[in-house]
Amino acid sequence: MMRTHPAGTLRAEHVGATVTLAGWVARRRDHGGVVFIDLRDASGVVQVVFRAGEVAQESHRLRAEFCVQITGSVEQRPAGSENADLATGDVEISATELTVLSESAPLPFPLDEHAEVGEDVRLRYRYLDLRREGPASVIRLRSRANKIARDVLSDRDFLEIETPTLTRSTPEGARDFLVPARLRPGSWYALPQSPQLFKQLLMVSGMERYFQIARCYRDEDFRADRQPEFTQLDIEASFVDQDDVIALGEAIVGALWSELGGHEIPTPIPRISYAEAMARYGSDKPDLRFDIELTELTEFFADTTFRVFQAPYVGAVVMPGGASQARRTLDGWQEWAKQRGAKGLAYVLVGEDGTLTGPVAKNITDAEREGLAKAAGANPGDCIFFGAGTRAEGRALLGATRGEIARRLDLIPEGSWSFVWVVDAPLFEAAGSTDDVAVGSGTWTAVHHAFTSPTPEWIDTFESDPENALAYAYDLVCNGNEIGGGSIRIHRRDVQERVFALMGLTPEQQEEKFGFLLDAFAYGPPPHGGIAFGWDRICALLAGVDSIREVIAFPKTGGGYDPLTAAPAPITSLQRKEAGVDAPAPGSQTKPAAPVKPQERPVQ
RNA sequence: GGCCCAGUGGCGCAGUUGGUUAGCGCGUCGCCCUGUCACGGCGAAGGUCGCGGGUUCGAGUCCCGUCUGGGUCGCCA
Repeated sequence: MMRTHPAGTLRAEHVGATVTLAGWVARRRDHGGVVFIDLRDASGVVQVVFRAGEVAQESHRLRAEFCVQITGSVEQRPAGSENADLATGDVEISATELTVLSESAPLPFPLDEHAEVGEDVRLRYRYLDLRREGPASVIRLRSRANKIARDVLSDRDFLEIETPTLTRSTPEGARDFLVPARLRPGSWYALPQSPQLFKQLLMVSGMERYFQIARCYRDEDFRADRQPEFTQLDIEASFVDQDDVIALGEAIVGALWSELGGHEIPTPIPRISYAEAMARYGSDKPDLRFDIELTELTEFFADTTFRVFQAPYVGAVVMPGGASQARRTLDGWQEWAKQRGAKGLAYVLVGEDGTLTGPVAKNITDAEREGLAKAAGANPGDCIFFGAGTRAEGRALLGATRGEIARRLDLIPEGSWSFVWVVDAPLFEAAGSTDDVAVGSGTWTAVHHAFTSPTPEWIDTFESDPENALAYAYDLVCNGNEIGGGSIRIHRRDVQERVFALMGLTPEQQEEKFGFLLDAFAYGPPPHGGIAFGWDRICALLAGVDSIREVIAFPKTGGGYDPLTAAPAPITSLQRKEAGVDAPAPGSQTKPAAPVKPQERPVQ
């Protein structure tokens, strides 16, 4: 046995005991005649004191992060030298034996709670970074989050099932990571963007309730909250409707925030329709921690002479007290808007006497000036910002402005939480507006993914009005972050084929890409639906960190690069040849062996 | 792919209008210290300023290019 106690658990009640500890030298204070060591292991820190004899002599060579084993007696600290900041601060270990288990080279950066260290160095030596209390506690929190989710789900008879990571492409709109298949030169696996199709197949298989803490892969550019590989808490259940899945989601999120966030989420979590979220907040993931809303002024400016406002959509958002902003600050808003790709950010200042000033005020009619403050909901002293253009552009700009106003005015209370379900999203969007690499080549593409069911009222008619057809889908939004999203799925083969067809997939393409799913739907598929939570983001929110890199043990940096292992790395020409990277695609029949068709089922 | 910011000893930063030996804190190394807890004292080593090119009598400081990192838009649940 290498140790008798975890270092951080020693208390006054242990005084008199002889203990053996193992851990790292977190800090040493060498006074010549007496040497103090803060000994750290996973449980915490305890002070070790070396006072006399050979052990004391030996202790002088200890340095930061030496890995040591120490035997000694637990003693009450001398009166007046207790350390109230330390859980173990009433006691200390008087060392009688010291074994250096391994030495440490001088550190590349200080493992000091107080030290600011650049992220690139931390990640290059992530194994050292994680010896620090802060970064380590985040990883520990994530483990607890995993357990909480598993407990909630297994209490409800969900099965944890692993699905393949070497698979066919399961298109969700992102680029796939590809892996060459040595045994089938010219053929490639795709790493899953999500376990979507497999979990649906598990529903066909009668598992009824599935979950998985699933690694997913998407080959897209980076953000603070995006990594090329990331984790979803992926859930699917049979014989459920939207309310069932939402209730389950609330149980999970409620347990997480209650146990890890110190916050009881009021349930039911409010729901808002996608259309309402866009109209009132200019976002499909509105941050409801502050109550600024957009107002639409398209009607108000219907006959305007001001060119900029002769647009399909004109909206406004009010910045309380914003009229007193300096000209330079207002110019700063223009820059801010331009960086977001807008042409600018029109504004009007409402004077204390109600007079409107600012460049836009001169360009609108007397009548418009008269009614504007009221129409926009502005009071004297406020600043009205405008967004004009297409409905989508205008609202996107104003939605972002709304958030920026809240940040600048510090309207978001520290430690506050807002949760909301966004429901009734459109099923399709015009494909032309995006450069989608996803499914099909039609005019329409799925907003969520191709397996999302239309709402019951649209299921027979979505082709007649794709733009307005609603998806049987729900997104959970926390503080302006989408933390989960799901839907009731299509389980009828005919409906799935109609959706594929609307997205421009020919029957041949459907068969080639999704034949296995359509085949499965031939055998009594149950109605089913589910949800996936962005696990990295949820953990980051609970941990109070800005980047999901913090909640990942070994994250990648910008270009998909792992600063620790230096992956990705070149391969040898032999590896290249063996892997079949350059092999030509085999004949057109790349489809996996199809199951026997119903009508061909052999008679036994 | 676009835009913005950053890149100075191991770490974090400073470096004025371009001007003699590039500073500071922490760390490291050596010596000293029996009660500290982000111990303390004395001393020392360590950088040519991401890389390449240019302007200039002279560049960390200006210009161009490039690489890396961070943020953001595009893209992406």
